[in-house]
Amino acid sequence: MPRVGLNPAAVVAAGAALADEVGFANLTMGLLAEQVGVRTPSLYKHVGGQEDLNRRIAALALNEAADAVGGAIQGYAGRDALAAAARAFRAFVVEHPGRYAATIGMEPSGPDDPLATAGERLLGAFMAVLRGYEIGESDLDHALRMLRSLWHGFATLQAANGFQWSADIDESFEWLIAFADRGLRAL
Amino acid sequence: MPRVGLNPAAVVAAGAALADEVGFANLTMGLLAEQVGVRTPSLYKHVGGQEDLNRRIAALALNEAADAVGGAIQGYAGRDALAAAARAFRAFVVEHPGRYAATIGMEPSGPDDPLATAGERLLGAFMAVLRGYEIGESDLDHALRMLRSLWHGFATLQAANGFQWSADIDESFEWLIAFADRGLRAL
DNA sequence: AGCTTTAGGTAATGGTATTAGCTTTTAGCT
DNA sequence: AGCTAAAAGCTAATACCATTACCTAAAGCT
Repeated sequence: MPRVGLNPAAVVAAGAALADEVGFANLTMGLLAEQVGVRTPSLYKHVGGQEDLNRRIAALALNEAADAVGGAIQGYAGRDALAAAARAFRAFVVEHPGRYAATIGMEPSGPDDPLATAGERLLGAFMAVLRGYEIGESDLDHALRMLRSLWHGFATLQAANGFQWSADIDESFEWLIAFADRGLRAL
Repeated sequence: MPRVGLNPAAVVAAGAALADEVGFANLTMGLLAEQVGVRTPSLYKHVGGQEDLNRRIAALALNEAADAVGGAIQGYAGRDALAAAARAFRAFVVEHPGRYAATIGMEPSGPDDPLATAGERLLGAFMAVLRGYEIGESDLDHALRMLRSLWHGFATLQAANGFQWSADIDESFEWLIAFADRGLRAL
């Protein structure tokens, strides 16, 4: 039995990649084991089980999304930053639907859960966008939730093929960016 | 063995209620069978299986949501209609988190899938709201997608407890309604 | 070299969905 | 009313999945 040389990070990365490929709902321990060249029970040497694997994939996805959004807005402010953040976020969800699906409905178990940290990083990136607008303190939290709802809603609907008459999705997204920008500037 | 007198609609309704109670992820054929007072395999006389059950629950949820939103906007127009629709939609999701969760990521198999019809009904209710604003033809589809993304995103994030610092969610929602209203009027 | 740790394997358990085939109730027809 | 056939329910069996217990051998350390 030659050793494969796995570690938790490699297992989680392979799980995320597999989720993107076959869909998060179809990600199974057996399939992942086969993918990394090992028998199913051996995975338990690296992750606690399916639930733990899912949480780690979700945390990975949120961190990657935060990196993508945070990187995209570097050097931009105002509407440019908003557009860059929105596009980066949507691109991430479209390119990695499986791992992003892992984040839906996953709530952090505690304040030092890596999942919570990753989520806060993503929120921080969106918050940085809002700093480019002149928004009163009392509106900041609401505006942040608005952005999050809007991008999350659009991305998940698109990922689920929710827009049936599917023409012009890109155009709709750019329209959304302009709409949010006008609204934020009007505050 | 006294007959229970089940039928597909009753099974689906019980499944939706059970999903609301225990969470969609925990909805199992065995649990549903126990709930309706029958052994598990008997359910297959009424629904095709778990996948079919899930789709029917999703279609039921979308139809109910469409009824709720459509009913709420009767007699209102403009901002009042927008607020009524948004509140009705969110109330439905909050009161029926399990069955609404069934709709997430569920894509219609074809144009005459009952799921597609139900989705179109819900879209129609939102479209009725938009008719209360003076929106150019070219903006209508984009605006519809914006509303859908916004409410869907907010509802799913709240249902998933996605807003961790969870104070003032109601206030944020009212803020969102005002934000959308201002933006739509500015078109 | 010898020892300890650990990644990997096999075997077994429990839970789940699903199918096959049987039995009995019920509805429909005469 | 009585007969018949469809349908609703059941038990038994199968397959798959996650998980645990326990064993084996590879790798690292002294």
